[in-house]
Amino acid sequence: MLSPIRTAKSFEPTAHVTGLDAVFGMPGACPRFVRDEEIFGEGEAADYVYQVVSGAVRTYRILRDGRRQIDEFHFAGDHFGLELSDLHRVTAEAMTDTTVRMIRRGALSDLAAQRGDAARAIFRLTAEGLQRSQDHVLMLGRRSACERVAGLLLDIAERTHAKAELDVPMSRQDMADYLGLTIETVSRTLTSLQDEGLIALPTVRHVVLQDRSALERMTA
Amino acid sequence: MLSPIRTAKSFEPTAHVTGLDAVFGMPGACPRFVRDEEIFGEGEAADYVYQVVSGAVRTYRILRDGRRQIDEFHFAGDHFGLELSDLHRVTAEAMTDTTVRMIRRGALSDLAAQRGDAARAIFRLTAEGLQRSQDHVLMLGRRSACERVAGLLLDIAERTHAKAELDVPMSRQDMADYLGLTIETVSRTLTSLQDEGLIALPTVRHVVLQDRSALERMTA
DNA sequence: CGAACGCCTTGATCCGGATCAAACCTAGGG
DNA sequence: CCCTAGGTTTGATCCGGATCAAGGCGTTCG
Repeated sequence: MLSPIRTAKSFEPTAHVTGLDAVFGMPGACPRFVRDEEIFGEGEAADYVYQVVSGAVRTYRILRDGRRQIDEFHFAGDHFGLELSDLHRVTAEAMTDTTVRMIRRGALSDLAAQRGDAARAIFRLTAEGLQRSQDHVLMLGRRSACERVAGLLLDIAERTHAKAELDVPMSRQDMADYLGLTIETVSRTLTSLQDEGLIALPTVRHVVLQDRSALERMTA
Repeated sequence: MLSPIRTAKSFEPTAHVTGLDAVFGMPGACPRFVRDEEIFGEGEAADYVYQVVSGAVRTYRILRDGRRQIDEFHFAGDHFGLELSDLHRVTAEAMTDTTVRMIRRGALSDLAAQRGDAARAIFRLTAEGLQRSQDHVLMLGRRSACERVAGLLLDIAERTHAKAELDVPMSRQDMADYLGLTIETVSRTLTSLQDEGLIALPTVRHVVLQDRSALERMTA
């Protein structure tokens, strides 16, 4: 179930510029979610499309037996929740305290019908998601644990515009469920990257990229 | 490099109906490719979008060290080669003798600009690809070898409209590179499914689904 | 018809990552 | 400030699938 919209706060200007900014920029609800709060659930009506204003979001699916696969992490400026069908195929949760913008799906398709640039923007959004998903497939299908962890760190750095020091908004379990690994393997891999001097781990949720080119080399 | 267009044969009416049929149905080149022939290569200009008329196509990427990940299999009616950027991100090859229809990317975007239904059809195509890719992620991230193979067989059956007996157009290596496994594991898994009576393997490229519901149960 | 190549299956062994099990932080709450 | 609980790290062991290595087909071509 969709969590109730709590407050219509002004949003921080952290989001990327996209072709949909005209829409998402319109006055409207800017709900906030606390850490681990559900934004929407798998199987619910997909009435809205979302954009992260601040914070970070995970979208995931769960198998019958409880195995979880995180589909994607979404950072400030990223869109999520756009579906082909009327139902959400994944669950979305805030990873940290998060603010999002929402637009009615109907409004979006009206806009797409009226304006070619909006239609193109929607295509771009979807195609970007597809590219990311294809990269994810390559990662899960043909990369070792170490390559996956390195790839994730670089990806987070890029998408949060971090330089060397980065804030990791997700738990080890989140990383594991994104990378198709276990928490133990993620943890061990991080410490071994630290032992090799490629990264430093000042705290659990902070990583310093000490040898970025070595990490990039692993990303093959 | 794009293989030369060989013959403009009439196409077989095997393709699905989609919103782009008006476009793809227009008179135009219908090139044929023999088994294992390249249709386009990674990094080439993405000037065309394709639709499989008959046969089957694989799209894949290769890592520096030669590891290959098959991104997707495409069957009659399926579209492929639509890119966000100007360059193909994957290589496409015919898995069997294959006929495809082609449309210029420019023509497609012109059409999308003029007609809302065409824009919607392009969105649908991309979003379907995204859904398939997300399912692929779930498969690679959180499923066992046995579940992956069962899932692939059911997927092929569905997409080729096969009932119980199906034609597998791909080699064991193709299956392995799609499923993130090795040929040995694929082979062993198929024989163990056969030993359990879930499938029969009259020949290497033919599979009979003998207990479809049991296979579906594995797909969790 | 027979040879030979390419794919597939099967067997033996190995290893990366999973699982099981403690200990160890560290942020919150009293 | 200490206590507690969850998340994290680390250790020991296990196992599913990879790797290494032969054999079996079909299939094509001489």
